[in-house]
Amino acid sequence: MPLRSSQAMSAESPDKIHLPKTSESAALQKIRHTTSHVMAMAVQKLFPKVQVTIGPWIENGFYYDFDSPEPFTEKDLKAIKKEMTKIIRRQLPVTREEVSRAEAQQRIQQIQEPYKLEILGDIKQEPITIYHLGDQWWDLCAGPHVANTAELDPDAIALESVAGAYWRGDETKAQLQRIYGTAWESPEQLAEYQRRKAEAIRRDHRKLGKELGLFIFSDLVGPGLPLWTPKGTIIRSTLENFLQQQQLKRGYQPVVTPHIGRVDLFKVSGHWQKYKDDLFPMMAEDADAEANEQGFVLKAMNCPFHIQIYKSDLRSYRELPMRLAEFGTVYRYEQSGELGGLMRVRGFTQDDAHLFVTPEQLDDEFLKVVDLIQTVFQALQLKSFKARLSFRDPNSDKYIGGDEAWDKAESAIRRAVETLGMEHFEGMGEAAFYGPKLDFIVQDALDREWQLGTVQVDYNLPERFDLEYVADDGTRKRPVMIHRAPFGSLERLIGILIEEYAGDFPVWLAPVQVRLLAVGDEFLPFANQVAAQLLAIGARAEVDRSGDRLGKLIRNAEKDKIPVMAIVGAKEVEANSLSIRTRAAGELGIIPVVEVLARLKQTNETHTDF
RNA sequence: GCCGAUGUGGCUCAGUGGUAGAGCACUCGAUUCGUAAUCGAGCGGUCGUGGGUUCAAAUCCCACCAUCGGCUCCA
Repeated sequence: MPLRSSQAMSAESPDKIHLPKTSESAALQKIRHTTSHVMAMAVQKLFPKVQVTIGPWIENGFYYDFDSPEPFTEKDLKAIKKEMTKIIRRQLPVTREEVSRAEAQQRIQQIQEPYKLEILGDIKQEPITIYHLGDQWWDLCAGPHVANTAELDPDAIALESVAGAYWRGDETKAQLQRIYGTAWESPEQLAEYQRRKAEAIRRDHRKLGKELGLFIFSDLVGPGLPLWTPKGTIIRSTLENFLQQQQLKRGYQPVVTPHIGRVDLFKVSGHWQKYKDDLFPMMAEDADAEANEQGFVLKAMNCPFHIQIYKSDLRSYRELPMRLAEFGTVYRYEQSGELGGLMRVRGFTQDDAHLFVTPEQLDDEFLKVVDLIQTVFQALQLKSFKARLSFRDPNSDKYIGGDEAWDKAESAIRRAVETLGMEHFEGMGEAAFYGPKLDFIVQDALDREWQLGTVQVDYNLPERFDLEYVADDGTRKRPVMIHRAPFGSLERLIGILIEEYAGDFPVWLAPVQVRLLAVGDEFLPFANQVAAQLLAIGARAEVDRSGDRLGKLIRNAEKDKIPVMAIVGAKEVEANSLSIRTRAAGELGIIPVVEVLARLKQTNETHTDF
């Protein structure tokens, strides 16, 4: 049997079918809204003891939260889907009814649905709208809905998963059973959605990271603690070197600080009071120390350490801005259920820096940081990010510092995005406890959002640590701090990049840039010699010594996503040249070794294509 | 942390109460080969860990660990 053609292996069917998000399509909003009601009706038919709560549409489908004495299983989903199909086939009219609050209350009491009563309490306006499916099931709902269940296509609906979810998103409240589903206008759309989902799973950094040998996890080391293999480490250090260069150009000064520090340090910063439970447990020398909270903890952030360096001398306004930068590895005891691949880990390295500036320098310095982040994102070809202004929730007491400091910090961030004309949205309650942030958010392959870069304006830690500088008039003044991390964490960034590139790293970041493939073993000495030349100019090259036939060597190099393959045989040896085949462009023909060396050097220096 | 699912050689997976399987990888042998898999043989698993039920457990039960999907959290 012939193997699948290369075309079949690399073919991507063009995205002919447009799949709108729910928020972009009024039709889908109705379909998904009604489908969630149909699902709730089906669930209550099959499980009469189940109580319904809420069931909104979401961007790719819908869900409904149920209070059920028994958790649902995959098997239940099949039965529920079957029942939904029956309901749809009955062609039930979906009718809207407006009732008074008292009437709604009475009807809810009739069917004994306490959650609905709570929901009713939250609805401010009157009349209350109710949507009926036929005459057997209804729910409080703002709508809109399709007019008849016949408008739904059972073959365009799929129930996807079951999950626990807290009532009102509050972990102190009851845990409900959530069923996620998706619904489309046509079976073709559903099929396309499922195809894309399968495609997304193929890009998952956990899968690709394993296949490409970039990082591992070990049960013996512990959950959320990635170990970087030689290949993954090349990516990491290439990214670090790239950023380090950018930062040196911009006047940053590298520093190095310890991985642990006294609890007292974090008491001054306020982190201990705030995040005690999210740190790895304190190391105390004896029971006495333990009882008095005297001990050391693994650092979960670098700022207090950098602050100590700032404070180690009396600073003049002439020294500011002072930009202390460190690839600082921090440890956070994240909840076990939160861990996932490289996106959320317990030990990670921040590309951290703390800028100590005069109040007058703040705006300018903030803009410079944003410029750096944009430069970095551009070099990495990260195009689809969102900028979030993360401000404090005025109704929460989880922040330190006075209103004046917060207002000043928030307005500094506002001024910056306005100056830049940057598209952004506001995230209420997303601020750090010491100050507001400008965050850069990206999506992973499975549409989950993650924060990468961040810039934070902080008037509070300078206060808590009593930071000063001598101003030009000889008086002592308080500096402002900017906390910033363009990558956020190396781990998360690399996770995102793996998915963004689907494992096809640009040549300057690829762990192996060139693999030399010998047509026969007798050409291996030449391949070795060329590899040595490549290594000498800082390119990353290796020789495939497996002795397999060329077809197999190419296949393996493709599977390993090696960007440049250099084939050597008699012709090449004779002309001191290489047959170049790239993953991106296929066969490029025979190129002299000196030219290949020059091109790779260029690629590594300028981060452009080979 | 909570709800649910999953855990079989390095990798991907089959095996539902009766002595552990396949492909790839790896090793060895043959082949000396020009742009996506040469042929053959061999090595390799106390079936996540620990208990229990049973004449007998990868398979059933319990606990723990890890992973996955959500929820909550995220300096």
